[in-house]
Parts: sequence; structure tokens; C-alpha cells
Amino acid sequence: MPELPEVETVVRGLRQTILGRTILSVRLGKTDFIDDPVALEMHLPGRRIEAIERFGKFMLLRLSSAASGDRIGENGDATPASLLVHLGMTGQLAPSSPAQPRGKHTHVYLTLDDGRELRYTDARRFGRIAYLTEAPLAEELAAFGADALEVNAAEFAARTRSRNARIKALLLDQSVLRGVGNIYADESLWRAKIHPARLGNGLSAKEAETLRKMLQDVLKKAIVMRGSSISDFLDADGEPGEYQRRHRVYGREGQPCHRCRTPILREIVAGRSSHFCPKCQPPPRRRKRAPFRRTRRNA
DNA sequence: CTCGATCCCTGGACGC
DNA sequence: TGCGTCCAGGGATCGA
Repeated sequence: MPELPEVETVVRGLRQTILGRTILSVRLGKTDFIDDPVALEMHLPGRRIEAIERFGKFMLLRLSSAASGDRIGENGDATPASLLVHLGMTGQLAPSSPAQPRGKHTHVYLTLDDGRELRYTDARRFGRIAYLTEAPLAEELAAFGADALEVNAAEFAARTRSRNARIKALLLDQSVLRGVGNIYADESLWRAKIHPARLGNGLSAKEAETLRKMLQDVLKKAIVMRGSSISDFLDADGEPGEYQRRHRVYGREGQPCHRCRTPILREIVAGRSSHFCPKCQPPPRRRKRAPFRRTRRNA
């Protein structure tokens, strides 16, 4: 489950290994997770990888405009473009030797000018790859909220305390905050002692700020430890992360809370399994609804 | 606006 | 050993 720290880890690895390389050719397997497979085949060859960035849980490979005089320069490749990559649940993007046997779930092979292949592997294919020129890319990115690592106190408060949704849902909503997934949402809520079912507009200013600090602290520490490897996350060097050993609630159902020894609970909140300490993170009083609403009958 | 349900997909866990 | 079944989970989408 690559979230912000895992994606950041991969991005840093790729910068060390494939930055500046030029893509020579493209080979595709299954393509149902690619926006427009033909666009990859048509526009990637000849492009140099100029920069590698993280945007929330996305990776952005910034590509040069096609070499002048190149045949493909005639169909719109005169301008820079980007390869947008989302790892979904099980995606991996890493360079390898072309001699490496092709994995069953490896569906994108980009031959690089140094002889290696940049490969995308994704067993569940929940990921996404898209070739986007500047305008469509900008349009895509505009839909996302502030980066979880960079959001300041005022903006975080504005984006959470104005909402009547559960804080867990807000943390996971990429249009509110980009980069947070289930693991780091639960971990930061535990550290901030906030129950996942609390409402955004039910948080005090102090609570919201504590949550922001805990969230950013957790994310930074996880990056230092190269992310969490829960199922099969591997960084660009094929190495697992270490942060899962620091998890306080995620995956610890039934085990004692690190603060008070109360067994950690796991419940579905906002449609996602949520781990929390029922004592340290007291549940909200009652689900507050719109002021004048009759209680609806049970379905 | 917010919610739950559903779908996508496959590996892994579990039951028999 | 080998089935069948359930579940996880990011995100899109749809109806309530």
C-alpha cells in the first residue's frame, strides 16, 4: 500500500538510478490500468527523463520534448510532457536488467539508453499510468488537496474543521489532503489521540493542529525508514521499508496500546478498516446530523 | 454534502 | 494437496 512515504522512497531511488536516461522503446503487457496505451508507445521513445517528482501518491516522470528532427516531433511532441504513475496497492516501478526474467505481473517495459529496462509490475493492477502533456496534467493535479507533508496549520484547519465528515474519511480524501492512506491516517490519529469517527467540524483548533503535527511527524519518520512494507512494498532497489516495525495501531488489533495497554480495536470507519485505542482515542459522543432532521427509520 | 455500496483485481489466509 | 470463500484496499462512480 504505497502511501506518501513509500512513494517518496521510490522517487528518491529512481532519481539515483534513472534520472537523465532516455527512453528508447516501449513494450506493454496488460494495459487496462493505462489511460491510453497507444500514447505511451507513440510518445515515449526518444524522451529523456528530466525530473522525477512526487505529487501526493503519484509519481511524475517529467519528460523532455522530443528531439528536434525526430519524426515523432511532428505530432505534438515538441512540448514537454509527463508520465504519471500511481502504484495503487501493489505497483512497483524499478529499473532492472533486460536479462531478468519477465514477471507474471510486469506489464510495462521501457528500454533505457544505458541498456536497462524500467519495469512496472502490479499484481492487482489498481495502479494507473498516464501519458499527459502540460495542460491535461495541470487539470488532473488541480483536483488534489494540499500535500500532507507541506500543509500548514491554517490550511489544514480550514480543510478539516469546516467539514461534517469523519476525520478518517477526510484524511483519506485526496482532494482534501494528498498522500495519506490507511496506515498513516490511523497512526497519526493514534498519536494525536483522536478517534477516527470524530467529525472534522468537531475538532478543536488545538486538536487539528496536534493531528497535523503528528501526521507530518509520522510521515517524515516513515520516509527516513524507507516506508512501511506490509504486503509487498519494495523500493526502487528492491528493498523493503522498515517503518512497519514502528506502527502503533495499524495491524495491531488485539495487541496492547503502547500508551495504556488497552487492546487495540479494529472497526470499519468511513468504509475503511481503522485501528485505534478505545481508551486513548475516545469515540465521539453521538453522530451529529443536520439540525432539523427527523431520525430516519432503520432500513 | 456525506454516506454506503459496488466494482476493479489477485494473493494470501482460512476452512474443509 | 487442493479446492472454495472471504478479505484487503485506493479510487471511481452511483444512488440514497
